[in-house]
Amino acid sequence: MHEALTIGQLSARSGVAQSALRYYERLGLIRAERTGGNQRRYARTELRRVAFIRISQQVGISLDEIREALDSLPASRTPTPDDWAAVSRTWRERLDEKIRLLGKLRDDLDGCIGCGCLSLQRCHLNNPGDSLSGEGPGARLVLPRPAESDGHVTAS
Amino acid sequence: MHEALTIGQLSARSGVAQSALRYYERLGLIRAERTGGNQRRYARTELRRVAFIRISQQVGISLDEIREALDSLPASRTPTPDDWAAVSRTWRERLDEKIRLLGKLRDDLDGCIGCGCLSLQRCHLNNPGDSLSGEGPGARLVLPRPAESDGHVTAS
DNA sequence: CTGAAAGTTGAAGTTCACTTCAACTCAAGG
DNA sequence: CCTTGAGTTGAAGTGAACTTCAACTTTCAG
Repeated sequence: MHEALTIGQLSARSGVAQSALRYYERLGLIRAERTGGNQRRYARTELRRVAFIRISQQVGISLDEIREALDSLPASRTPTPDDWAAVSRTWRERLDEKIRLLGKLRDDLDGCIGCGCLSLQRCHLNNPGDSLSGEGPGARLVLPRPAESDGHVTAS
Repeated sequence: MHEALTIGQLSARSGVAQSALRYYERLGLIRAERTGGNQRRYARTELRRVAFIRISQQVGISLDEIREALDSLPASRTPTPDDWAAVSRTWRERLDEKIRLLGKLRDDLDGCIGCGCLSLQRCHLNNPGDSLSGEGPGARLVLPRPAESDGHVTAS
């Protein structure tokens, strides 16, 4: 009972529902050995993966992208701290970007509250990042591109 | 043609798909007059609403919550800048909170990259906000509760 | 007046991230 | 051995936020 965790234990220790863990497995985000009776037994290192998954979701990254990132971990050996650090660093950039964006949004919103606009015609909140400089007549607003799924993370 | 916008015009000027605008209307987020032939005609002020909606989504607020906020605008008269400012101010708080949270996440992630942990046992990234101080044995991790939809905003 | 472009509707489909369910099987204490 | 709790599966359901479709109807420039 030292190395392998049951799904119940992994769920309890990770705070992630069993159904979600099975779902992650189906998506190839985590792996599990099986007992003779076909029950899942998780290596302790899977805890780390689950942690990474949830943290990444908080940053607003989709499971699909998370899977890609996890795929970049060495498959053969157990990932070292350095391996994890490498993966996390790219997340860090996204986090920075996200924070920067929210900060801008806040400042813009402040400006709009100040000027009472939100008028779309002039407020740069409606034209974020100046990315729509010349897109035909009339102002475009708010969301230039499809958007990013911001995670579904109601971490209250 | 000075006051009323067709759905095509509102869509073009707001960058929001027509189907999305109709959807917003169904949810009670925006309103439209109708022509004799039953076509929608939007008052210019609706542009402001749409802007507010998209901005709010970026902050990670659900359409349902946005609707509630919009409901707090005066129904009878056209909302003044002050009305908008009042609504925006509560958003500003959420923004601040969100930025604070992401900042913490980043710092935690930095710490974890530094120490190579993500080990769930000791890293406080796994125990965000210290909210799980005493929840049985073993560490809990990452996400205390289900999650918020941070906007699925595929505005193409 | 006419034809094309723009608009209307309800119903159904889509994606993401899960959860729920039913019907079983396994594991382990008494 | 037996019961009970934990685990298994595939299929279907959920909710948010839209999009797509088909079958029409309006609007408006020429």
